[in-house]
Amino acid sequence: MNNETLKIQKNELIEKLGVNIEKFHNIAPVAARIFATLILSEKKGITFEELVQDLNASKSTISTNLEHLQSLNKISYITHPGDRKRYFIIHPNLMLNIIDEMIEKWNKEKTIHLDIIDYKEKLKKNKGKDEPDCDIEFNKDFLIFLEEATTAIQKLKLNINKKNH
Amino acid sequence: MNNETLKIQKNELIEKLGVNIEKFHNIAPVAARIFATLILSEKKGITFEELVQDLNASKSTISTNLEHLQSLNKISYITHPGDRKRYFIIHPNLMLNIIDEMIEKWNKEKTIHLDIIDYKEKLKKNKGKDEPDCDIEFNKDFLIFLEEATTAIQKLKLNINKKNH
DNA sequence: TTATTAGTTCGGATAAATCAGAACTTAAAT
DNA sequence: ATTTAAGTTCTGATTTATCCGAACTAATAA
Repeated sequence: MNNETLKIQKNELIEKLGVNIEKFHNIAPVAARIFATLILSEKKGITFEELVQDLNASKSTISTNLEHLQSLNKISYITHPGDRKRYFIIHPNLMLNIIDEMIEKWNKEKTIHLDIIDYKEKLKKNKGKDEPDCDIEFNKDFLIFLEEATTAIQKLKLNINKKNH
Repeated sequence: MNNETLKIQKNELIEKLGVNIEKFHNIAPVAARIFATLILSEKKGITFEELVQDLNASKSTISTNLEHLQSLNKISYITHPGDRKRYFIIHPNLMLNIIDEMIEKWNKEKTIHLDIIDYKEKLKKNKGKDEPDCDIEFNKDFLIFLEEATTAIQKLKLNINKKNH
């Protein structure tokens, strides 16, 4: 197991991880490669310049995508006194952030389904019984699903918080 | 509360739901509108022709997107004897399918993180202790997160299955 | 004060996704 | 046998996403 073999294995992993991250986090290819590089990093933080060279991308692309990843709370950076460079790392709270994202997504979905149920109930009152059935049960079930999914993931969040403190 | 008001409210809801679904399920605008229309539907199934008219889209677009939504197990259709039309409905197992999708996604992510841990451990053995630290803990934590998230959602799936049988 | 480092911002080129139109198919009705 | 109904498939136009290059900025170093 020499260094060459390891380097090849690393590049294969970055590619594999990158493809997966594109879909998982729904981000652009270069953003996914940056994220994968940080996850696979052996060091505490990767610099802007290293990313430009490793990923064979332009400075502007790296800059834009680093900005994007930071705005999504996927990554952050640290600095060292007397060193102007930024050392990019995956966000220390990445797992919690992913969970929060999921909860937020589900909450939005919940409010919309409440609106739908409201609409369908109005419709039911307005129309006679001979009207084609308006399947309100699906929405109620979906709402319960979303609530249970949220509860389950909230529990997970609590456990993670417990471990960290 | 007359029919006009309800029609306006319905169109607003389809728009609101549609925007949300685009992001939630990561599908194209027209696909999301079809999905929203089926969810809001008062009837047991919407026909191809109704979708073409309601959504002001071409037959080819509706055809392609119906095909796509079916391949994703988001929708399905029913037929009535002596009636050539297909009546499209949201997939009866939509909730379970969404859960399965999440589990599959997380499982893929898990195998990759196992590969990463494997790679990092090889790296550790290969290099001396003076090398910059290789943060293997993150990957292990992430793996635990994914396993716990899967377990939580699996439990949810079991509950839904119980209710249905 | 000028050069260098470490980026950012803007405009546009290229690639990918989305949708429409027209021609086609297949089954049923006349 | 021909027409109609209910779609499908293929090609191409339009829109949107992604990325690059060049010019710029702000801080430090020489």
